Amino acid sequence: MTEDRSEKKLYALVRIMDVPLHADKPYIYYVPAELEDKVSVGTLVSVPFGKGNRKTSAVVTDLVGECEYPQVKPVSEASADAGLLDARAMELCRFLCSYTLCTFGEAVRAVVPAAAMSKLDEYYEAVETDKPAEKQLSEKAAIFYTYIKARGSVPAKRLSAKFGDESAVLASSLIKLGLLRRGARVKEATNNRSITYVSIPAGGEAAAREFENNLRSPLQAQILAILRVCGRMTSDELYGRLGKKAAAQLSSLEKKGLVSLDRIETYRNPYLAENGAEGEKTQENELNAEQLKAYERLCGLYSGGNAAAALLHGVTGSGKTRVIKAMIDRVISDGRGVIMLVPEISLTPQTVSYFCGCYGQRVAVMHSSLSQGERYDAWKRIRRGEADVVIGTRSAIFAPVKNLGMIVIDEEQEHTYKSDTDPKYLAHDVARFRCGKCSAFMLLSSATPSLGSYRKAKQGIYTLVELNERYGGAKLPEVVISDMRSETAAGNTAPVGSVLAGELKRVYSEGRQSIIFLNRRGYSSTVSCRICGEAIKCPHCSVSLTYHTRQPLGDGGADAAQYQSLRRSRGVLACHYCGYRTEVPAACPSCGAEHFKYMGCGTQQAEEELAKVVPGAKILRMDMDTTQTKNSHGEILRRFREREGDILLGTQMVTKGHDFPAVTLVGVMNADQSLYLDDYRAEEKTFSMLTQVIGRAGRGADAGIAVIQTANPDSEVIRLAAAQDYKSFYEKAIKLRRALVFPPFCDLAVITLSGTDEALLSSTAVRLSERTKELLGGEFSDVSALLFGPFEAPVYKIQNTCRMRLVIKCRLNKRTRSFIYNVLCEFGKAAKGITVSADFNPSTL
DNA sequence: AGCACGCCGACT
DNA sequence: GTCGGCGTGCTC
Repeated sequence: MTEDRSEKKLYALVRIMDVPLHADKPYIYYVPAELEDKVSVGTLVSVPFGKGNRKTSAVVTDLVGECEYPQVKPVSEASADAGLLDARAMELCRFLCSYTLCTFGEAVRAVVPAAAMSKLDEYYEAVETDKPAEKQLSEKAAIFYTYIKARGSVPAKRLSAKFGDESAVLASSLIKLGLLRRGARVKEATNNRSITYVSIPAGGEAAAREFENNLRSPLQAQILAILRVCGRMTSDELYGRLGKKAAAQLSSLEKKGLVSLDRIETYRNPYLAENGAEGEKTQENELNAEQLKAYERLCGLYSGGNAAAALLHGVTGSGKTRVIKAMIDRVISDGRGVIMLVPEISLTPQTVSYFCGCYGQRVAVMHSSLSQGERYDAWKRIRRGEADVVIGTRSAIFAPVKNLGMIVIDEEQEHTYKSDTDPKYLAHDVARFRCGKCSAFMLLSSATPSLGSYRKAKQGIYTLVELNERYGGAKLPEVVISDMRSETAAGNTAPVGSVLAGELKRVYSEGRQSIIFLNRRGYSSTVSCRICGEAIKCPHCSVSLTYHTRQPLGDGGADAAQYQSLRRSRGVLACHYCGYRTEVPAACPSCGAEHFKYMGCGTQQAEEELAKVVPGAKILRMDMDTTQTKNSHGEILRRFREREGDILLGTQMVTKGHDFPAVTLVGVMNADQSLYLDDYRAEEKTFSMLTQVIGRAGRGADAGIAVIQTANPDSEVIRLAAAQDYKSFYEKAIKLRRALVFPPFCDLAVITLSGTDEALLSSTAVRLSERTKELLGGEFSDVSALLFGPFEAPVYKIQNTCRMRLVIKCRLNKRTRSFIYNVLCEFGKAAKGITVSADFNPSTL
């Protein structure tokens, strides 16, 4: 053989980060000799892509020695962080792609923190030339060219800031003339440890409102609208809602003095700093007999050495957390790592600080409101093996834990474990996959398991382990169902009924605390015209606006005219979907009448009502409006724990695993509200919520009582929740699901089409439905599926984007996924201005 | 997202 | 007979 080894070329198979689904496949590039030692499997590279050789980020998935493709191009650059994705991460990405039908790039972004990904900096540079091409340039192009030539090379970002939208067009025409060259540098991942808070400066209200009304830049107006509803928030939260394009608008608003930005340096691990001191309460860890038995069974399963799964079903207050803690101790004593998922960090501060206290430096906390830098730090600590206990929300399921031994999913029925942005995964599925790969143990835990998980347990797919007693001798609370219809019949229309009022007074006089749950924020949920009955709706979304007060209404005005004017002057109408806010109109937009009816009691109104019922009691309200700033959740809970409040009133946030020994009364206002949601899981959700909130009462030495206000006292769901009888509820609910063929007896694949052009949207939806039928009759005739729709999504319009849906009832497997994949690809490229996406078993219908 | 190719209408 | 519109499809 005469062939020199050095002449043998190396080729990289890559996946491009930002391509639509139908173009997401492996592409091959050759690796130039000078990059050979930087490029390995898992490396982030930059490659020329498309006709214009636009530089794009890509991940190397394979290295090969041969290439059939004739026009192969070279890899441009490689990131210094070789092995950004190790073999396991790569495997996870592949799994996510095939399981959720997302692109490889979307999977990579879910698995790797943004800060770990080097970004591509695009720049333009002037080409050395003696051609007199410059002379033929238009005036604009000449200025543009001179600007670049004077500086040698200029980042594309600076050009678009300076020359606006035209810069891209100018640049490409200059490239054609051979005067410019486009390039890209890999900017190495930065470790940004600051977090930016955005707010409207004091006194800036009026200016902001003025500007917003001019609506010159809709995005800027939106930023201001959101800030006015939410107060202070981090820039990341803002980008989460509006997209990163808001960054430029934000700095422009800052220049105008309409918002203020505070950059605050953050700790490397804020949870250690804040909660480390609480470690002292973690001493007594003796398990009682029942807990010990549960622990031993779980241990037996875990130490089998094979992947296994169990469902820990324990009544509220039975000490599931202690059993989990014992299991974690066991797993880490083997030198293996643990991931524990919780529904929402801010709602479960006790759980988080408990585990931080137990394991100190070994814990990494991961959740969505960490700054990019904090998240990156946590990720690095885990990857290096410095942290082997990870506690976090959904996305922590991807934590690069070494030698993974167990994944715990606490409150496993919570809908927060299903992602609703691409990749639309369910944490349980990822957990199962990872446990399978590492022979690890999967532990689901709940007082009210999802029907699907409980069924698997009954079938023996998971091992069912039960805890039936409250520990420490605490009794389940007595539950009173208060019939609001008879209250109304007796002439009492107040939102707080006589039973609940009586108990509140009694508990207050005894110096005990109460928790009141009302799943609706704002003051009144709808404002409708007294004459034509029309409710006032958001102009950008198809939902009614909610009335919020800026200051208490007191008696609300004695006569009708006073009532109307007080409500107008003291409150605003807000959209809970897009943040739109407006004054209460003087007259009904559809009939011109001047009087409105304010209906539905929200937390703001409940706060006033409770103050009337229990004079002197201090009420702490916890809902989206009072918890927008960082740590406000924790702050409210701390104040309640330290007895600075007598009544804790709030939305779902008050139902989660808090443990307040002095609480002896729990009240639920409007328990049926969630029963009539347009969702097949409405009863399951109601049962779970009621059971959890009832469980908050009587956790100390004294017996507790729960009062459930309902207009539907005969509802079996409410009755079973009152009795904390999960098993009966399960039997009843599962029968219904079986009869109607709903999950877990089938899967639901929901295809959503969205766009601003309504006519195009509905015609595309019809075409997609026709095509689906055609495929089911032809190429995919072996797939058994039931097609429903297309119909409008329950909230049809959000921020002027309309959405239509098709629901396909089927059994998810390789074949059905491939069927949906075909549909998605076909319509991904066919319809301009319409986005098509699929969600398997979505958390909300 | 951007660029090329191709098919149709308006023009020399 | 040619130029140029945009609709459609591909990107190694």
